[in-house]
Amino acid sequence: MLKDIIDNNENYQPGLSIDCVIFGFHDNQLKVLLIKAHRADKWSLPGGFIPVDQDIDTAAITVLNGRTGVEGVFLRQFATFGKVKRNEQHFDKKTLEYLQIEEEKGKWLTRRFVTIGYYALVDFSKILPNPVNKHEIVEWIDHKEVPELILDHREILDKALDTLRVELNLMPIGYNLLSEKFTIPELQKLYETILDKKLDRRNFLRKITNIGILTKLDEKKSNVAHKAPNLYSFDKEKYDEVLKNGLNQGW
Amino acid sequence: MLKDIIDNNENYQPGLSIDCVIFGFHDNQLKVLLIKAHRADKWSLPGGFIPVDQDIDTAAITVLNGRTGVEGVFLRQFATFGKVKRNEQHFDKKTLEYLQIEEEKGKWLTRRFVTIGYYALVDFSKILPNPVNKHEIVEWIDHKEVPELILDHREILDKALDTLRVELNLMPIGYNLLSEKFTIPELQKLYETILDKKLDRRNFLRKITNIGILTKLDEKKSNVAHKAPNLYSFDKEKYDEVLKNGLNQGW
DNA sequence: TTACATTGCGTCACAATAACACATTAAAGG
DNA sequence: CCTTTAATGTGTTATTGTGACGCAATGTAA
Repeated sequence: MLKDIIDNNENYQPGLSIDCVIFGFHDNQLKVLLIKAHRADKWSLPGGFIPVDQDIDTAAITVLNGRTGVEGVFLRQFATFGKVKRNEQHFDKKTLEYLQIEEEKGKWLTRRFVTIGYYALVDFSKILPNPVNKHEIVEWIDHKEVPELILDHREILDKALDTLRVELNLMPIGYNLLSEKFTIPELQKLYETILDKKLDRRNFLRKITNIGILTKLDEKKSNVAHKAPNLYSFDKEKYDEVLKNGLNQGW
Repeated sequence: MLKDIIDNNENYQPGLSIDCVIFGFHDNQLKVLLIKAHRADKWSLPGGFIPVDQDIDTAAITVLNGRTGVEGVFLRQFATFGKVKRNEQHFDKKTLEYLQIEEEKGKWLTRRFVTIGYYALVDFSKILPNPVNKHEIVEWIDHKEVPELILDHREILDKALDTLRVELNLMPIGYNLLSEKFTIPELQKLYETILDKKLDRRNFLRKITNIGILTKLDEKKSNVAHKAPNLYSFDKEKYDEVLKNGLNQGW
């Protein structure tokens, strides 16, 4: 896969890559999709290169699609990372040999790279981590237990989470991360997990329903301990409207 | 200048550039610093390329510095633009000939480019547009009267302004755009201009002073018609604190 | 049947906000 | 020199939003 790209590297933007921070929500945990080559010792964000004949947004969708298999999800560019030394010493001679990349072509990889960061919000239940090949493990990892990552991927991940926290105050989030039907406590847990902060149940209910993007279903969650919570779904039309106009007007 | 870069293009990131949207405030107008080559018919954003041995943020500072001469101003990356056709047909044969760039080297310029957008906030009164060379006009232009721009620079400018509008709700703005001493009405005009919306005088005063970043000076503006308004300055320490923590907590 | 954790709904005090009234100031004009 | 005019400075009030709670309702488990 990588070798194919290197061997045809004239078809790709040189020194430019894409990295995706893919968020999912499960078991009250905010998960991040990470990959690890079997022979590698560190995990990394799923990433890819940019075909010269593809918009960068399209290339990002390709990356996301290749790892998760889902389409039409929330995907947004959040920052571009370009410190000089960010990928220094990433591909060593051994790795290039292992990948059967000839030395001359290897230079395409070892040069200084700038990477464009995208973050995605996906429905955990609809995704089965999709290993691109047998040399690679793909796994959902709780964002609080992310191990050491390659290069500056930790910084990229942190920035993505920061961005998500800010966006939470500007637009509704949840449509992309939860199943179609969900409960208010579930939605609240999502908010609490992203913000890393406890919220008051009753005030949350009031605020979230006042936005006017929720539809209360005539149905309760079953098989739960204690009182069964009501199920809700998003009113997609109003949701999109609020997404466009933003939540807080500020001034 | 451009020719120097092309002739030594191995020292620059290929297919990657930086464009700066430089904002200033003067005469109750939000101004943008634009440039135009004498022989060109369209204006453009000041931009530049990225030396392989420079962080992208550093390269952006270089661009800003080359056009305005000021240092230590507010500069922030806001988006990266990478549509496939964004710079198609930008450099035609004639232009390359005019610039005395040989055909082979010209390919470095005509290839598909991705550009990283930065926006800057500068004190208009401290800047004199600084033409890099005699082939180029540099001018402050009211953002409402920006003429047709090259490539997708209009899109970049719009996105920068959008970002600025959003940031206005997240952090204090003004320190970088106004003189050291200023009046509340001036600050309000700035906000109104950016937001393109009238604000209530009295409510604005209350909100802006409640933030706690302003110092009321024992001095009034002189030589003005009607009642002389009081002068204020920013309390830099508190300003920076609010900058870091944000204005609205949201949830 | 009871205990208990969790959900649903409501209350209250207080803060923030929008809309507006009125006094103050200083230049300009007769 | 006095009045007009167009700004600024300082309130006031009604409404809405927010944070911190109380309490009843629900459904499982002991």
